[in-house]
Amino acid sequence: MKDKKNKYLVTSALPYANGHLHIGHIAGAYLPADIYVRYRKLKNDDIIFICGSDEHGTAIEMSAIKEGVTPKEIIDNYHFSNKKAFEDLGINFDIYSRTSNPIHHDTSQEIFLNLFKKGILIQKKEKQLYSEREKRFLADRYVEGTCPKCGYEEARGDQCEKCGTNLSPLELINPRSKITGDTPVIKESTHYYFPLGKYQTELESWINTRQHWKPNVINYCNGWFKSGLQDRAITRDLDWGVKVPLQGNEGKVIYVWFEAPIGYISATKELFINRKEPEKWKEYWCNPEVKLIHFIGKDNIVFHAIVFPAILKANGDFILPENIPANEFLNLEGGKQSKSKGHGVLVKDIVKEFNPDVIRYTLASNLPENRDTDFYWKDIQTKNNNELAAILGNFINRTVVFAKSKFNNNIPNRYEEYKSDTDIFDYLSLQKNVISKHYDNFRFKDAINETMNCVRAANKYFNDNEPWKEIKNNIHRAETIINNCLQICYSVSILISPFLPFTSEKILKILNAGKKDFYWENTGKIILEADKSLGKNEILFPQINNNEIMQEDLNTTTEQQSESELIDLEYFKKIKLKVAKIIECEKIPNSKKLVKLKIEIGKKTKQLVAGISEYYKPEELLGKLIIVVDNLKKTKLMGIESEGMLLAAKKNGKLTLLTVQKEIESGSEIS
RNA sequence: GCCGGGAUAGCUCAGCUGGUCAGAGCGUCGGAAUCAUAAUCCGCAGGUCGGGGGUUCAAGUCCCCCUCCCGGUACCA
Repeated sequence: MKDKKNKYLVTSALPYANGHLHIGHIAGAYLPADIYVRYRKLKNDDIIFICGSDEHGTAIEMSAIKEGVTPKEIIDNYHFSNKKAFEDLGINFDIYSRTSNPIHHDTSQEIFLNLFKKGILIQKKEKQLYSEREKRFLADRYVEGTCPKCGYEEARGDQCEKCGTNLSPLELINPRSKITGDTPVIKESTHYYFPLGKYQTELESWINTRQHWKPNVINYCNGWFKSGLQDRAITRDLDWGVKVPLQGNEGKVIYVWFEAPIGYISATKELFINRKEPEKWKEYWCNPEVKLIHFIGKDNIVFHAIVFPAILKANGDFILPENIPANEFLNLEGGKQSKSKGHGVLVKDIVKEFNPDVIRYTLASNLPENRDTDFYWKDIQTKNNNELAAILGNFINRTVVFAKSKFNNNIPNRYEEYKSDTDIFDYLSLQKNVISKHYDNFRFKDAINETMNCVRAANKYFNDNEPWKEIKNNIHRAETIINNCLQICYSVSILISPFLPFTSEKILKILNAGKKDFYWENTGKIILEADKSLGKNEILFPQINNNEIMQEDLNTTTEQQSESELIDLEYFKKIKLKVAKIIECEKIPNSKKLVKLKIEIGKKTKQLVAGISEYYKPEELLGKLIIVVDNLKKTKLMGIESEGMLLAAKKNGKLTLLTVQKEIESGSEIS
């Protein structure tokens, strides 16, 4: 049993170090991976679990510029925060590295150079927008201008959000940098492309050998094949990233989507350097016996199933993924979680409130394995109280309390005459195999459900054998029953440890048992010696009451106010609020709720378009004193210019204008 | 717009290549028990499988149309 059997190399998607992790990420790529790895370790497989922060790219550089800090500060912040979040949740990587490490730069450059030397990369010249003032090329998303199709003035360089047209930044009329607002010039730039198209046939036949993959992954790939793979630029004009290792390419970096997955390799190298076996990484990455498994969310499928394998193939020497069990998304209270919209439950926050195992269980028992699933705060409470406490916690507790009060906190004897009473152990041994099969097939929800069935059976065993009665009639039998229950506790501790690692440890402590026999195969076996004393008992899952849950619920359903959303006074002062008097007012024809207002702000007048005609008739607005934002950018609504915005309170279909409590001249400032 | 994926018991979810597939967990209800965090165990619950049409001896399971969600749409990472 001590022999290492299979070799696995497991990776979880590298989190982008530009935001905090939320529970959707955890349910997608990290928790399943951690469960899988823990399970394999219990089976004594040779497995390493790799992850790290993805720290390059435009978005991070732009965040740095916006916040007036260096990219390094941004990535340090999120790298360490996310690393800790993983630790708090018990996601146990063998290494959590980062792509800013030198070893990653070296590895990426090496692979890039190798492809270059093999003559695989293609150079293409292209015209791009360049900001003279910032001395940089502008990424498409960071250019805005007037849409050539619909005339919308704030279209982005990649797409017009108004009419939905896909754009190239060169098509924009009056393009300007989104960061500084200055006008860019067109400049030529040479980029290296990876000829993904050339690998299509090869990739297709490879994926055809992967019919055991989840259908969602295969479907997704087929979609890409159908529309045909295109060459992909793998360099960018950017400062922040892995430098292109060729002369004459100053100011260019390797595109993050090229280098980030290579992070899996560099992190593995780093792991074995730390372990003082610097060459050993090859025993994984260059060994066809090893099963490489990428855990990711569905948004990452194309890169892990198509782009990265193509790169690995092109480079040679490396193994390709054996499986990519991509998950769908976990929604929050029915709505999508998103970093940018601030709608999401951050790991760093939730671990402060709840037992990490309760979080793990809640997420794991509802993983988005086949489709998007929903997370509700209430689930935390329900799963804790009705499943973890009631079934699991209760079984451990009733057993241990019984031993403590009736047998002086010792493990009672098993008596020869009752040793044939082994149905429950047979069942556990059988279940062990059933559960294994589920894990092997990446069906974690089923695995967990079957595991809980074991605990249910344990409770049933306790109930059916009524030790509380037997202790009065037949002490030997009562002792044997409790001994059995304690043995079952040990088995349970093994079975739950992939998804409830902290609880598993606690149970061992309560049993006063070591890890010498802590292997999957020992499930259903008699491990604990009689007469040994037990440890200190502990309530594993205290009840979670309504208040605790309602508080969290409130925090998310009302707008979340994380520290990053707080503004300082200076920022607020930028908004010029003034009192204005409505001097003209008419409804805009054909609009549902727009009115055109002429307002007086002190000595000047302005035209406003406001969406209030469902609530106010034009004539009742005349002469009213209202509050307006005076320094808002002009915009056009239904072709009519609006030079500001009025303030109104709105809730549940009711709307009321803000006004002043006493008469005051228009143009008065508000502070 | 185009491509793809969803819509199954009160809730959250399983249902592979069409024929015990109408399921699980939780909740509800009834019963048993009282060692245990009022925790357990047993039993029950009748959901036109989003709507409509079609193929078939037979369809949540295949085809078409409709409604409602959600992703992707290739240089945002």
